[in-house]
Amino acid sequence: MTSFYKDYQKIFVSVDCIIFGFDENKLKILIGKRKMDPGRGEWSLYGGFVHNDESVDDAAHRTLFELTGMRNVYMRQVGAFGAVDRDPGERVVSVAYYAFINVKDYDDRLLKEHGVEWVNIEEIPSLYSDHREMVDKARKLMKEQIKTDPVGFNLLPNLFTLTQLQRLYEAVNNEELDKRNFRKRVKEMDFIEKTDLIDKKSSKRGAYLYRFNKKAYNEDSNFKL
Amino acid sequence: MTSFYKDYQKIFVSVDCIIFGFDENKLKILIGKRKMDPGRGEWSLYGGFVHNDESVDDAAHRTLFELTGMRNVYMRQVGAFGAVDRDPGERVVSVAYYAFINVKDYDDRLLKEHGVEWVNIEEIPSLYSDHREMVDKARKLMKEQIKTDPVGFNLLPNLFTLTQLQRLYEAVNNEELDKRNFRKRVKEMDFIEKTDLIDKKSSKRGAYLYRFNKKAYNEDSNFKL
DNA sequence: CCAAAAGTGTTCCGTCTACACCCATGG
DNA sequence: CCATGGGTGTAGACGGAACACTTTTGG
Repeated sequence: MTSFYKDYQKIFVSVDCIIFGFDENKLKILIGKRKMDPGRGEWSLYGGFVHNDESVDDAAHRTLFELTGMRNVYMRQVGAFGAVDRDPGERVVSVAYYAFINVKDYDDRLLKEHGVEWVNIEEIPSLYSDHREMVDKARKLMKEQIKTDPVGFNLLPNLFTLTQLQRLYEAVNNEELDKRNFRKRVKEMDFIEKTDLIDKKSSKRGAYLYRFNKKAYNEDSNFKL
Repeated sequence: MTSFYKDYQKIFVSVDCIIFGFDENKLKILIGKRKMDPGRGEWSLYGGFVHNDESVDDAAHRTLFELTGMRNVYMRQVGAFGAVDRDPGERVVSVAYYAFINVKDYDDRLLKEHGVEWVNIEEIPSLYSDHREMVDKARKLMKEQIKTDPVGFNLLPNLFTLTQLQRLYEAVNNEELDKRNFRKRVKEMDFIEKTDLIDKKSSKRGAYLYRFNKKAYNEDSNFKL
């Protein structure tokens, strides 16, 4: 191997995932107790090291796949975290990513197998290393992104009611929204399609189910919620 | 040294700087011809490797200091770039940062000494590796940031005219702005203070010089341009 | 029959946009 | 005296926010 940069030092590079989910009208993230030293037993994001033969983005997707068995999950980079002693073991630079998954696609068996839990975004215990910073930055970024980018649908089932969609936005913004104004905005976006299916789980009367039409969105990309 | 992570691979980590400047009513960045292999002679951002005893942020500031001799420059992380073969030499993960400097603080002697040049943001030649991607992402981010964060003043002298400020925003947004509307907005922000000094360089009549009062901003942080 | 969630329009207010003329001065 | 950039206010359009009642049905 040619080494152009032999005078410089190599560093461990890892990825950490802030995995967002939405359940019981609450925004949640998936965290677990760390199973390795240092920091064994502390609450932590799920992460892993970047291998030499994969991009950093790929490492994030692989890590998420190892945990959830899901591929093609929506992920976005939050940033690199590079304080010298951020990891008490050795020098590790970590790149944080957030992911959106539909909680229903992730069964309890997997949760137990990996020793991870959904915790309410407002009730996060103290976390290993700088993971809390990562979560805070991820939350801030996703809050901005979700306003103008139709990525929030990844947190919902394919078919959802307008009330579910509204509750999601309320959880993300941490404030109540006006139902009529919210629905007016939704109605203007033709790529949020009303089906003739009715959900009866959450009310006696039943509510129409909607779906997000990605193809239609690509032709008319103006999203605002 | 204890090695907790010995089963994993270390990787070179570097930083690359997108150094923004504003001169002759144009937004510019500072680039130079690469002086090392691989890629010798290609246009490139200014960068360097992260050392073991400094944070990634510190490495970015040190790199910028080496080039400009300036400390405490405003810098912000753009993100990590981690494709496997992004660097033709070896595996290198690079963290990009953008910086705002006042072109007047950077003299021609230094420019020549380091072989770097200011190039108009709209006329960037093809760049080494994935540097173009970094520039594009930096530009997008700064364009958003500058709307609601008073960081653009770092691109101007301490004392500036309203026309200068407007030209800066026009260059960043790549569109002309209405003078009266622009000045109305400025007038509402008390931390942009009118001095009784007059600049006569750019007009016969002369224009009042303004300054950004950071302390006043901290007490009343609503900025919008 | 009633509790509980679904569904539906209008008015008001504040913000953003468009727009044109006089002023001061150096050369 | 005139060319050049500096400086100023108003009216109309638009988008966001506030707001209350009827419908459906399972238990």
